[in-house]
Amino acid sequence: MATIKDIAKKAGVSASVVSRALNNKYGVNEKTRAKIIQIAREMEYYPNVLARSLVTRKTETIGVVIADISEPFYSQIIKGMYTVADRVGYTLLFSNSYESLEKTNVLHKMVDSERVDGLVIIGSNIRETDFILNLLKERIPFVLIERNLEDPAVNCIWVENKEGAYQATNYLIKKGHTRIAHISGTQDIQVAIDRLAGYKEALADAKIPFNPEFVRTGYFLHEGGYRAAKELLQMTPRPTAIFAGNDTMAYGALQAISEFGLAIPDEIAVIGFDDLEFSGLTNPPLTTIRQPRFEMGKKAISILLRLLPGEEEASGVKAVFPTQLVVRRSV
Amino acid sequence: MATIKDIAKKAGVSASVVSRALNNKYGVNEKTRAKIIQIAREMEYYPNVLARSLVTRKTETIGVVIADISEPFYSQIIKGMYTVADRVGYTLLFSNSYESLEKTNVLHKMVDSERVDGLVIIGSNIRETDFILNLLKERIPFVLIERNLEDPAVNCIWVENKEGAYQATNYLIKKGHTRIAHISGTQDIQVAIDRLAGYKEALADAKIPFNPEFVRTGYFLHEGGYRAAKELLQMTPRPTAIFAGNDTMAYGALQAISEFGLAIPDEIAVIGFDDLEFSGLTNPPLTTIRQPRFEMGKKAISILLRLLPGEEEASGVKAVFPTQLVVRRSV
DNA sequence: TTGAAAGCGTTACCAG
DNA sequence: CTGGTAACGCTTTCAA
Repeated sequence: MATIKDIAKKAGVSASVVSRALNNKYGVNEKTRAKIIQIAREMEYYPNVLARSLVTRKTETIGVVIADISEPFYSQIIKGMYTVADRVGYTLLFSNSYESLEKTNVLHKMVDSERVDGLVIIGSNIRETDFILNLLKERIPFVLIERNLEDPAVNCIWVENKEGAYQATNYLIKKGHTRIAHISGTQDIQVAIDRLAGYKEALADAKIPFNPEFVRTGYFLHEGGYRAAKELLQMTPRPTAIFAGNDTMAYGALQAISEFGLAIPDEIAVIGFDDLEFSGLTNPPLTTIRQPRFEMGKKAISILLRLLPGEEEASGVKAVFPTQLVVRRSV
Repeated sequence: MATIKDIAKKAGVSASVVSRALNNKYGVNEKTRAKIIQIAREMEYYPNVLARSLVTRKTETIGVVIADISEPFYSQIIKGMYTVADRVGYTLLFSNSYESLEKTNVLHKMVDSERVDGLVIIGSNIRETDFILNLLKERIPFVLIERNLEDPAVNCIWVENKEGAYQATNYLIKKGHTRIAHISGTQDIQVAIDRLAGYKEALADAKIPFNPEFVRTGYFLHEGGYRAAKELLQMTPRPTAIFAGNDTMAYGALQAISEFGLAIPDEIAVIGFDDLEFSGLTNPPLTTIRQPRFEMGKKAISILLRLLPGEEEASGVKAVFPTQLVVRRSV
């Protein structure tokens, strides 16, 4: 592996000149620079990023903290993040937190060990608020996705969950449904709380009494949605429509309903939330609320990139994306 | 950020002793060691991995080269890789090659710049063979997934594609089908070639004449499967069964068939390959050939970990996994 | 425009 | 068992 010294020797100059030449800095004779660049190419020189980062204190790497990188929900967010990061030569480093942020040593592994310049945190739950606020104190640049923290200094990206849920429920109401159930996510996640709130509000606005029995938790999981739907189907009178808090749970509901032998949407309607890639392929294709995940991913990196120079931003960016009703055939 | 020197000063010893103490090396008085560890904890010391890697020449990071990290096919492989890597404290660094390996600067970005100790390469195509063989010359530890290179020195992990395809086709034959079509992947990928071969062999063994018209390329894409199926459906006589080269294309075929108004499996049967998470949820649930993707991911990292100490392995590991027929309701 | 020297934080070698 | 010194490859500062 060729180093800067090798090039310096061959070019008959000092290492400092080589460094400046290769980094397009001022104060290098154009001829010398050209010669150095030429030699570097010949020797197939690539800078050792470790050595560079050690002195510059910048890694050009962004840490991404995520519950589970293999969840289909995240795929478009990830793609969006790469789109922006690749363009500016930044690297993304993932940390699957699986359980909670506290338990994982993400901070030490990524930040304290100086591997990343900043963090994107996706989908934290409300018990992790202290952890996040602490990041602020430590002056670590970071942005949150799927979360809106009150603190004005925190950069947040999220969708209008309450409005989207309202939209979904209202669509069901417009279609004539009054016995509308909701399969919710775990209530320690802001997103789940907001969607439940939107559901309730739509009901209230339509003067449909809220029936707590019609709300079941599906933990944002396929299996959970399946089980919740099963319970719902056994009630009398049973709901004629289900608003699932995300598509994954809606898939489970679809499955439960089909096993139960009911026709969708004639006997029972289902609407989801997210619009995963697969939702156009379910049986029947799932009507749902789309979130612009790709755009959210792009936005996260854009914001972070602006933060990285280190100048304290007076206040954080709050980027709220609108949701969109995607009509298919399950309602 | 506390450094080793800060600790040394506080403990009244030299930096070298601190380093040894913290790395559990021999030659440190137990009392001194305990004291140092205590102080390190108090000061919330975390080693700067860049500085460490610079001298040890090891990053404890594995580069993963993959076409598109957000493809659902890869999710379980990735999860498997993390399972093993996390256990030993290794980091995974992804590079989406999107197009071809040559075009991407993966080698320079990851290897030449000394960011990774080794590479896992997933799903390369046959035009990239030279590139891969070159890795061998450069003595870069690497393992291939979804590829079987003849060269005995290359570590390869793959499934029995030909056998799996044979199994799929044969299952169709057993069910009484004789007009069996195949939607294949692009033929510059070994996997696609092997599956086509398995299909042909099953046909031959059953003395069913091979009809080239019954083979269409779907490029391993959903849209491609959809289009290929449409063409197939317009033939007379049309096939009574389709073996899709992967599940994604099978989804497209399912969609095309349902739009065409044919009943599955009564009027036309469909079988896929891969067994993606979603395949139990299609309409009807997709009969397919499972590959143990999670296990393959685990295996890749295990092999690489054994390679990393640097001792030349006499010969590469060839890990072939069996496929398994998953019977659902599309056949 | 150039170069010598210092330094980033760590580990490794060698003497004591 | 301990500590001083050099080294990893690079950037940066300061003088020439």
